Amino acid sequence: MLELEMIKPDAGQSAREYAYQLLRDHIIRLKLKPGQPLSENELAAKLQISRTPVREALIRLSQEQLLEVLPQRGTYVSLIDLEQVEEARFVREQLEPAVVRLACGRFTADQRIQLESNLILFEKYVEEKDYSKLFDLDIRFHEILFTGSGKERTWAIVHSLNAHLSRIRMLSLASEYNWTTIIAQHREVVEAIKTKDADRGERVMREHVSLIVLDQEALIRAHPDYFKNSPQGGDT
Amino acid sequence: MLELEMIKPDAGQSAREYAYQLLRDHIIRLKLKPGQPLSENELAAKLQISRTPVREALIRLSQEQLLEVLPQRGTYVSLIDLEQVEEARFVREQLEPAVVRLACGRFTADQRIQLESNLILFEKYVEEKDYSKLFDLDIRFHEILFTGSGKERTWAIVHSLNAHLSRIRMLSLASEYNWTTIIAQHREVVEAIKTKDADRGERVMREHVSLIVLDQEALIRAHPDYFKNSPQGGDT
DNA sequence: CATCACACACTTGTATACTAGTCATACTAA
DNA sequence: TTAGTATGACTAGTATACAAGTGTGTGATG
Repeated sequence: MLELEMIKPDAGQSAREYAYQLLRDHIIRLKLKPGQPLSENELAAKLQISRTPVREALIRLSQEQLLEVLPQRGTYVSLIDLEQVEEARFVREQLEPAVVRLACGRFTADQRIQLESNLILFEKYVEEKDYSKLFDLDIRFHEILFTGSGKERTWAIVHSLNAHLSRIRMLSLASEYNWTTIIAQHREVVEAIKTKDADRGERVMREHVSLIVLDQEALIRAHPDYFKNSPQGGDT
Repeated sequence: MLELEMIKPDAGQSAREYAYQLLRDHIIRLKLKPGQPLSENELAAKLQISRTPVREALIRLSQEQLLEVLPQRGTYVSLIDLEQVEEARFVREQLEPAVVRLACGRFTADQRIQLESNLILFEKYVEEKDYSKLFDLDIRFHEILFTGSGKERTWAIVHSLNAHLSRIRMLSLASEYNWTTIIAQHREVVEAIKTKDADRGERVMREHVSLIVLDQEALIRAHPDYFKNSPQGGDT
């Protein structure tokens, strides 16, 4: 019943971390469906580790709102919560332009090169239509901006919030995504950083983040049982 | 050796939640010193619960960067990390003004009353010099702004970040705090919300957040062993 | 046929036993 | 004396056993 794409744990990685990474990835990529029940015992058996590390991974995921743990009843993959999605967008809308502003002031040549090589890869995978890689590169672009500006912990927050956005993005057909617009905006951000034009960088990033939200109505219609508070998709 | 102010667990509260709340409170209030080693066994004995819930609480606290867990070596209360403090301030600087802007647009009469009664209590405790209550009320004021604007999850982020700021505030003598300025700013924020003057609200809140940072140099000199990367305070 | 009660098969929460790694200390040997 | 090594007392990580609560299905009973 429960199907997991098994991946060998990295060497030196704890069982807890292994379970966490694997489950998070499955949830974000919708290999585990919103609302789907999970069992600590079943997971432990599938991953061939004991309940303890599985359980610790589940607790962490529930803190990140990717799971809902109901004591003595069960654990479920969280339904997609549009409130949560909106708040993630809101937070990014505030943080990302501010970070770009910082980056305009302090990015070194090395750091700019990191961004530019990201752009080059981006163009390559757009041609190859490798949407999975594009998702990763998109995330990586923003990560470079944060870490390069000395805001590693802030990035951790944004990264965690992204989990909820990711599921929506995953739902929409990847091809719907206007990668051309995204890459153009990324390029303009890099341009702004190069010329140390903080105002421009901030403005472009603000526009960029606003693109996160796509046609949610259509997605809900297509997958009503994946969403919280939607007519068909009960609260499980 | 290890001293904890025991508090009875709330009814219906899980052992894990009990341990988490108690330890978090102790860390924030500096009853557990930065750098101090903790032992899962010892904590379990003191709290009269088993290692499992203690351990799960410790994991959560380490995710919030309040603890550092070194496998097979030990668990330590995190040293105060000024980078972390600065990032907390940075994030609040972006989020809080934006939330006030929202509040100016959508706060109801009821919600304004909540803010005003907060102000009244504030004035009362300023007179009584009850600094502990003032800390709580200050936090509560900001919480009202976030939750009233429908940003509960964003508040959860800010609240978590506050843990690091709190330790610094706790270090400084409470009386040093310029509560008069704080209350004046709070009052002006409420005024802005009343008159729906979003620009003013945003501006005041920005000034307000910038006050978070106080004279860190003096604090480091007084407690070098509490800080990360300070000459005396080793990385333990 | 409907309804209530109870047993049972689950669930997660907690306790405990065991594993494996770290570090300091004391002892041995050069 | 000193360097090297074994030993033992810690640590956190993992496995497993048990407790306590939930929901469902079944069967007796009206």
